[in-house]
This record gives sequence, structure tokens and C-alpha cells, in this order.
Amino acid sequence: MIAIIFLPLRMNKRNTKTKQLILETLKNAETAVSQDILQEELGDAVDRATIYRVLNSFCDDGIVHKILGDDGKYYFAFCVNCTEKKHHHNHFHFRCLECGKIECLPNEVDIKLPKGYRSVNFNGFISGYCAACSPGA
Amino acid sequence: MIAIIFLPLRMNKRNTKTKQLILETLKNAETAVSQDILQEELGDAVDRATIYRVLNSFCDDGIVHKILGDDGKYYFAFCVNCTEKKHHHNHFHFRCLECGKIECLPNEVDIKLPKGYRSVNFNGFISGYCAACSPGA
DNA sequence: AATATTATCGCGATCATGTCGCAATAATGA
DNA sequence: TCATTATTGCGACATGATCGCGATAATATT
Ligand SMILES: [Mn+2]
Ligand SMILES: [Mn+2]
Ligand SMILES: [Zn+2]
Ligand SMILES: [Zn+2]
Repeated sequence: MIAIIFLPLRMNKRNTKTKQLILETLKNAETAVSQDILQEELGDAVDRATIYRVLNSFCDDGIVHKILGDDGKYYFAFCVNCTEKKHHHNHFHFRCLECGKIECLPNEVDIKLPKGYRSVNFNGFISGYCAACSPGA
Repeated sequence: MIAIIFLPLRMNKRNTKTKQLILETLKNAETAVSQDILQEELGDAVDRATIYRVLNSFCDDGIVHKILGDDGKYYFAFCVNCTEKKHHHNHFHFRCLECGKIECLPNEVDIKLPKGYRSVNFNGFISGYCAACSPGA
């Protein structure tokens, strides 16, 4: 593991150890991650502000997408099945109130907007209990 | 206008000028409102913390519902078509990036969760441009 | 390889939204 | 009118996220 694949190449972006670490973590994560989760992984070697800057930079680059959780925190997930121009983020995210796991729900949803309305950002969030943590199980 | 209808009556709730003002504003608003919007309406006569306390109190009473916007702020809307026990909030909310209006989208949505998952909170949010503000119009 | 350029980093300060503790105030009931 | 106590105002606090700036280091140029 710890492959060093990356793609700044364009714009005046530079490839740094920190960016590689964060991108690697995002790729390996099966869930969307927040700054504090990344901080645990990376330790105090990487600054808090830097983590935010890198994550937002990735979003600008179109290789990561950002979700506002219903806990008021931002979560970031590596884009899959997205091209740089066309993203597919119209799915819900689920947060387990017990174990804290964040996951993408499979089905893309299509919300019909009133006439003349134009959608820019989609943010679908459901919290509850996952199968493992569900009290009834 | 400025009708003085209210409904504390039950519990140890008291009817105050501030509560009436806020409830009146919520009813008259065609959109969901945040603390800072209410603050503009009410001026510095009412304290910031009080506005939050009253709004959250209304939520506890079940006469107002609370929405986390995709800008990270809470918005509050007077309940319509809700009973005290059974609420109908599984609809998307739309925020116009130009004029800032928040509105409820009409259709209730039903998201299918993976087997064993249990939903507790639903939050659907779309931001973009409303018909009035849409650049193409 | 040595140097220049400047994107990025670390650090602290700062902002923003929302909450809390507590003494003062005022709405209710007796 | 008086007693009770929910509510208010005010400041402090908590947290997530951003910003300014000098130091560092990735890239380009020589
Ligand atoms: Mn994407
Ligand atoms: Mn409701
Ligand atoms: Zn769980
Ligand atoms: Zn608009």
C-alpha cells in the first residue's frame, strides 16, 4: 500500500507528502471522513488548518466531494464514477448514531424542482442505526 | 395583522411578548428563517440566546421544525400539516444562492435504506437558483 | 547542481454558529 | 397583592472552520 499516485499536474498545484497522505487515506477509507478523523490517522504531524486547506483544495480540483453531516460537520469522500466535469453526488449519506460510521447509500435520487429552479448542490443526509448497531438486532 | 394567537396553555410554559413576536414572524414568513434573519426583524430588543431558546422551545412543543441548511446554519419553519405527534418532514428544502430564500419542496420523499438500517433523522437539502434569480431567466 | 520563484505549511489568532450559567425580570396562579 | 418560577439578558464558553503571516519546501529556471 501507500502507493504514490497523484494528479496535480495542472494548475499551479504542487505534490506534497501531506497531500499524498490525505488522498491515500481518503481512498482507503470506506466511509466519508471529517477533519478530526483524519487528524487521528495522521497524528499531530499535520496541522489542522492544513488538513482543511488540502481537503477544500481537493474539492476545487473535483477529485473529492464535501458533505455537510447532520451533526454540523463536513465530511469528505473520494469521488468514484465521477469525471472532472460531471459528478454524481445525488445520493444520500447515512450516519450511524451509535458507531459513527458514515456511508454513501447506493441509489441515486432525482428530485424534481419547481419550474425555473436550477440545482447546484445536493445534500442528502439520514442518520439512524446501521444494521450492526440496530437495537432490534 | 399582529394577531395575538398563541398556545402555551399546557406544561409550565408562559406567554411572553418575545415568543409572540417570534411566532408571528415565523407564521408570516413564507420561508424558513434563521436566528440572524429573525434578529434583523426584531432588532436588538431581543437577545441572541433568547431567540435560540424560544425557537428550540417551539421545536420541543412540536409547532416548529428545525432544518440544518447546507450552509451549516439552522433554519426554523412553522409546521403545517403536522400534528403534535406525527410530523411530515421528509421533504427537501431549497436554498437560493442568490436571494437566500429557503423553501420546502412539495413532494415527500421515501428513501430505501439497506436491510436492518433504521432511520431517525432525515435531512434533504438542495441549493441553487430559484426561478426569480435563475440566470437563464 | 545551484538558484529563484512561490505554493504550501505550521502556528496562532480570529470568526461563526450555537449553547450555558447565573442573576435580574416578569408572567402566572393563589 | 404576593409568591413562585419560567423566562430573559448578558457574558462566558464550546466547537468547527477560516485567515494572516513568516518559514518551509516543491517546482522551474539557469
Ligand atoms: Mn464527485
Ligand atoms: Mn412539523
Ligand atoms: Zn453503526
Ligand atoms: Zn432566489
